[in-house]
Amino acid sequence: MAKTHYSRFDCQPGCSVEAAVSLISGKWKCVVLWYLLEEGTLRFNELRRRINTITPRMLTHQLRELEADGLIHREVHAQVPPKVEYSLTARGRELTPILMALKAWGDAHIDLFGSKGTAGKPFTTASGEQK
Amino acid sequence: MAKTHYSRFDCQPGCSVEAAVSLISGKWKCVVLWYLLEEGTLRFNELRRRINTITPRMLTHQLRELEADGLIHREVHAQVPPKVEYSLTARGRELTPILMALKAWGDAHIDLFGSKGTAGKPFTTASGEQK
DNA sequence: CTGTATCCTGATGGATACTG
DNA sequence: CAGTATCCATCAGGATACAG
Repeated sequence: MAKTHYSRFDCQPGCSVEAAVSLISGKWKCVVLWYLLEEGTLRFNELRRRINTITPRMLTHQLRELEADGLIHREVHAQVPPKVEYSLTARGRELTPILMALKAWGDAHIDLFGSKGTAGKPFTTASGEQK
Repeated sequence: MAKTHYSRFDCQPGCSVEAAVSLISGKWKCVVLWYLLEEGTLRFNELRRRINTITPRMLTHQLRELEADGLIHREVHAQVPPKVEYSLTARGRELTPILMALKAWGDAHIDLFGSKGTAGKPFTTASGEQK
């Protein structure tokens, strides 16, 4: 059951914080979570096209970890051609305040990162997302 | 100034989120931030004793990264023996809501991590911390 | 007291090509 | 369409010893 790849937490103050951080600290995880939060359900190649610089290997890998950590749901439709849909679990959706807080902080201090405007998308609180 | 070790953010949705995450995703960073948030100012060995399984090399490393990212302040007192004090910057203190949100989520879903109770310290909102 | 210097291992992330 | 298979570079993190 979802043993996290991140090996150990020493259960000091900040333990559960580190545990939570470790679940979203993969290279593409935030982006994936963000898209799923915004768009609800996406197929493998839909995600791939949206991220576009990600390799299939990495996308698979990140998706599998997110799934193992109980943050996303993977639904395979038995048909030809294959159809696999990804969506957030309830647990994953509960990350929303964290992602928002992170984005708020990141946007406020974006100067630290060498002027990379984030440009568009202020995150529309995902249309009909609050199940 | 403060070029982050994490090489690149593709500035897609989730970009600033990833940027923010990368600043706190070091192995001991959350713990360090947490202690500084709780206790205000700590010396090198005070942090070391509190974390206790951390090696001096790692502590130095994490502290330097946090400093480079503008989250903590390092104050050297020119005296013998040396005295170096670490504290949060305003920017670092602004991480509080994030850390709290992460802890809340982590505590709520702690079962995912293989039953590690977090035990004590529910984080007392740091005694006199709100400068 | 507050660190550095070396050396080392495993995990992370990526390029490229191939498959049911 | 939705992935696997290989191979490879880099880096985060740690053990141990030493230093100003």
